[in-house]
Amino acid sequence: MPELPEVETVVRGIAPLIEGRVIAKAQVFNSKLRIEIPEALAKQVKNQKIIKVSRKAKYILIELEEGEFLIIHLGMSGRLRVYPNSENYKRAKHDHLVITLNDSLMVFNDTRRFGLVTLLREDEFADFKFFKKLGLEPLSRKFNSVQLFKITQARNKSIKSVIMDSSIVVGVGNIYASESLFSAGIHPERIASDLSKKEATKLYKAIVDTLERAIEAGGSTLRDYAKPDGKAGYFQHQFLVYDRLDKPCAKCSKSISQIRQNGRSTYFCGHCQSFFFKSR
DNA sequence: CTATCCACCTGGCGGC
DNA sequence: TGCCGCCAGGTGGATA
Repeated sequence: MPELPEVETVVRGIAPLIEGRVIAKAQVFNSKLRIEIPEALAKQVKNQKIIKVSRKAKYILIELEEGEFLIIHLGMSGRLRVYPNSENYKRAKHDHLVITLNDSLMVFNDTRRFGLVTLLREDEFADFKFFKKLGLEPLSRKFNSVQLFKITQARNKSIKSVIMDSSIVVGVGNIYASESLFSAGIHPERIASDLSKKEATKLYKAIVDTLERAIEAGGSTLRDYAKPDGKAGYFQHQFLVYDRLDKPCAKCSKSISQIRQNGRSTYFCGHCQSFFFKSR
């Protein structure tokens, strides 16, 4: 999916276009996503003004005037696109939800249907299964080098799986995990509890820096993902290791390696990311 | 607690 | 051209 930078890009992209607008109509064309879109959703959002768009982990929250939140998760292949002029929209394959805002339109398209759309009141957040185990927001104050060191100290599993664990820290997916570990010079298979304080600090900085640079670039566009205006993000051009098997490392020009961890591809430089402890 | 595998689903790509 | 297996920004759940 869209990881944190892509979701943040979507939020920033749609906010100025839909905040303050009124939902004239909502149409559900296929409710069978990761969880079923509630049958009553279309009727419930109708005629409500959109107050604010925000992000929680990889979830997009669209606050409505009557206190409900339209919750959208993009899964692996979800897109949220706004057409400022609804005349320019023609329904396409996998357009599951279309929200009409008078003259403009917002469309949720999701090829693989791993995404999710639902409607919650704020008092229902705590009971919502997918919100229950969310860890720290990586771009918040609560996530810092002291915390990350505390976390790594307590985990006897690979550092990559730790930073990708959404119950620990949210938003770091498969791309940004590889990229952050490369930037920090840490081998993805290192056991988290073996990291030194210095390494944890370096990793903390690398994660924040990587996510922030990716947001600045409008996220990464590989296949399905696109910004709400339909244009591609640019961060994929700045990948240092992800999807760069056998290509030269930007630092040492040796070949980038690919391994599989927990069923996911991991890319790294075997030279720059030493498996062994280094205090530097 | 951890690793592993599975499920959900569609489609693009490379190989034969 | 066609079919087959593998792969893909996620993530909860079952199992050992």
